[in-house]
Amino acid sequence: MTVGAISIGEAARQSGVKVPTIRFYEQIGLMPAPPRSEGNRRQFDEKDLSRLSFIRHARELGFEMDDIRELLALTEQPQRSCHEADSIAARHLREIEMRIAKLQALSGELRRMVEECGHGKVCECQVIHVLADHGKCRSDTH
Amino acid sequence: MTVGAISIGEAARQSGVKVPTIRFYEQIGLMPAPPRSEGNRRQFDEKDLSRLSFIRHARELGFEMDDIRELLALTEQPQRSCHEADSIAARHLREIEMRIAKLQALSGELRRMVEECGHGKVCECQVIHVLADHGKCRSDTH
DNA sequence: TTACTTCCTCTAGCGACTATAGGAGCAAGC
DNA sequence: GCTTGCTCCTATAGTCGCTAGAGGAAGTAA
Repeated sequence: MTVGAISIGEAARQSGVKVPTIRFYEQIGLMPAPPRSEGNRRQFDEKDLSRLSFIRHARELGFEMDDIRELLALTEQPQRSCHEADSIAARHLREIEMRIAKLQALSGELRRMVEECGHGKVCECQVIHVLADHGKCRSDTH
Repeated sequence: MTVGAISIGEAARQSGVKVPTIRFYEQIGLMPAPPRSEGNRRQFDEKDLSRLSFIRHARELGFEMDDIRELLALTEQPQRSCHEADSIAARHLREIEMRIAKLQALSGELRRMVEECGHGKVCECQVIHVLADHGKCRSDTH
């Protein structure tokens, strides 16, 4: 075996991206197809590990694949202005803040629903009634 | 045509659930298969409309299909204790609150990332650097 | 009759994986 | 050398909750 070549299992362990997911990323072109050993095994290097970690971290932060594709392309051109990376992140931040606002409205509605439930029979249940009738909701966010 | 029968288009308009989605719900057994007209068109009634609205509202509140299935089953047994409906809603509320907490940690990280970006070149960009290195994150939530 | 809309079924696609089947390669122990 | 057991390979199908499209039939208004 070539010295220093990293197997897919090892790459998975070090990057935190699962083995089938790494193959999937290769398939959709998010990862380059690595060279193969004589026995047809993928041989990754340190650069691949960095890329995988970058992808994993960005996914954990909720970036979508298209955003990640763009961000990865930017890392390959370190001399360019980071304006684009910045605006992708800023846009993503706005989206997340909107999702938070929406979820907070929902959780308020749910909490009210659960608290007002008298724990009696289904036919008197506030949870069921609110679900059946949007008019019983306080917020307009859904 | 039978008087009072509601077409799928009308049902969609009144319930806010799209036509293909209604058919999809029938297919997966979330909606009962309605009777058909001579020309093979679905004929819905008021009960179907309520059920569709219930589903739509629950989906908007972020309930999953399995939860909705259970909640719908409960509405059919109005004399039972609402304990189950209550616990489904309470569990869902906890899940949403966890999602909110997680998103807030992420938005904090993103905001820091964007604010610390010096708007220079990619090679100095904080956005790119943080993504490449999880160690630069402040929270452990991801 | 013609034109238009609504409806029908069936199939495939989305995103981002995950799971399964059926093999082949490889290292260690006997 | 042989067996055991692990990792790896490809290819396909499934997940969730829809959505889109093809290709055709039925209903409606002028």
